[in-house]
Amino acid sequence: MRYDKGHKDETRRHILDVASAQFRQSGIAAVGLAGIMSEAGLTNGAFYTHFASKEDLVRAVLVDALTKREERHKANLENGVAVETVIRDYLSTRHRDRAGSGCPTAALVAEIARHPKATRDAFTGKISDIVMLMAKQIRQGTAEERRRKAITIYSTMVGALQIARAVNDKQLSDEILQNALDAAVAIANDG
Amino acid sequence: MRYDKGHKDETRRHILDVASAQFRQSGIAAVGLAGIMSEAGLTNGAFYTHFASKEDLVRAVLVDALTKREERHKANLENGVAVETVIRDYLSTRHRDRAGSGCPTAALVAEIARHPKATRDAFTGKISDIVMLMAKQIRQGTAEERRRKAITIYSTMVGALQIARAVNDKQLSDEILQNALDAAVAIANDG
DNA sequence: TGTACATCAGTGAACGCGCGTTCACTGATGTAC
DNA sequence: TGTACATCAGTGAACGCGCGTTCACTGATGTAC
Repeated sequence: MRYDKGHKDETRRHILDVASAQFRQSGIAAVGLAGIMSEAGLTNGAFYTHFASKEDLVRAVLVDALTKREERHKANLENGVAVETVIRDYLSTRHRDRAGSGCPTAALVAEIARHPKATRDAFTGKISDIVMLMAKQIRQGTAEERRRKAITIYSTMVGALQIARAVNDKQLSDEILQNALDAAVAIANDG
Repeated sequence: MRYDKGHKDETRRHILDVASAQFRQSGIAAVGLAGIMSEAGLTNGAFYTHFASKEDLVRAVLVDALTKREERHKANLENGVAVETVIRDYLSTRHRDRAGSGCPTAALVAEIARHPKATRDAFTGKISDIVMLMAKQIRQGTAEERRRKAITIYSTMVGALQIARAVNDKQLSDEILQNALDAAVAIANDG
C-alpha cells in the first residue's frame, strides 16, 4: 500500500473531528458533506471510503463526542473532582461561546430527536451512562436520590446553555448561566 | 378585488400556522417552503405575496408562537393558575409527544442561536417577557428571588423536555420528565 | 532481479433532486367615465 | 348602463445552486513467480 499503516484510520478520525465541530457549531442539517471534506483537506468522493452515508457519519460523530464526554466524567469521578466543578465548567461563558468544542447534547438534542432509531439508540445509551456517572459524583442522598438529582442537574444545564446561546443580550445570557449554575449547585449539595 | 375583504390576512395566518407546526415538528432547516405551501393548499409562488423570504417567515412564526405562549402565561396569571400547573402541563407526556403544537423554545432554541440578529432579537424579547410573567406567578420569595427561580425553572423545563424527546427508551424518558417536574415544583414552592 | 498484476485510499466529474426565489401570466373584481 | 382599464392574490414553470451519492479512474505500493 502506498499509505502508512494506520493512515486510513487517521483520515477517518480527522473527518470525524471536523464533522463533530461543524455539526455542533452549525447543526446537522445545515452542514454539508462537501464542506466537511474540504475542511478535512480531501475531495468529495473520499467520504464514502470511510462512511456509508451522512447518517452513518452523524451516528459515529454522536457516539464519539458523547464517549469523550463520558470519559471526562469517569476521570472526574476517579480523581475526586466535585460535581460543582463540572457544573461550573458547563455553565461558563467559555462553554456558551464555543459550541463547536462543547457538549453535543446541548448543540444537537432537538435534531437527534428527529433522527432515525439507530441514531437515537446511540444517544440514549450514552445519556444513560453520563447520568449514572454524574449520580455517582454527587455526594448527598441515597443512590436513588442522587440519580434524580443528576437527571435534574443535567436537564437544567442543557436547557440553560441553549437559551443563553440563543439570547441576544449579554446581560440576560450571563444571568441565565449564573442562576442555573447556582440552582444546580444547590441541588447537588442539598440534603 | 375578487377575494373577500380580509382574505389575504386569513391566507397569511394559515401559512403561518402550517409553518409553525412544521418547524416545531421537524426543525427549521429540514422544512422546505414547497412543503409548507402545499400543505396550506397553495402553490410555491404565492409564498412571496405574504413573506419576503424564508427568514422573514421564520421570524414571523417565532414571534407568533411565542406571543401565543406569552398570552397563555398572562391569562394564567390573571386567573390565579398556580405555577405548578404550568410546570405539570409543560413536562407532560402529552407535550413531549406533540412537538408540533408545543413550546417553540424547546423545539427550536438551538437553531435560533444560529439565525441572524433580527431573529434572535425577536426571540430574546419574548423570552424576557415570559420569564417576567413566570416570576410574577411564583408565590415564594422576593421579586429578585422569583425572577431567579423563573429562569431556573424555565431552563430545566426546556432541557428536560428536549432530552425526553430525544431518548429512545420510554421508561427513561418518563423518568426524566417526572424528576424535572418534581424538582421544578420544589424550586417554585421553596423558601 | 525483473516483470505483471493486485490492492486500495483518494480524485474529480457527474448524477438526480429539492431547495429558495423569480416572474410572466391569470382572472375575478373594483373603479372611472 | 356599458366599456376600458386598474388591481392584486394566486398560478405554475423556470432559475441557479448546493445537496448526498456514484463511479471510472489514478498512482503508489505490495505480492507472485
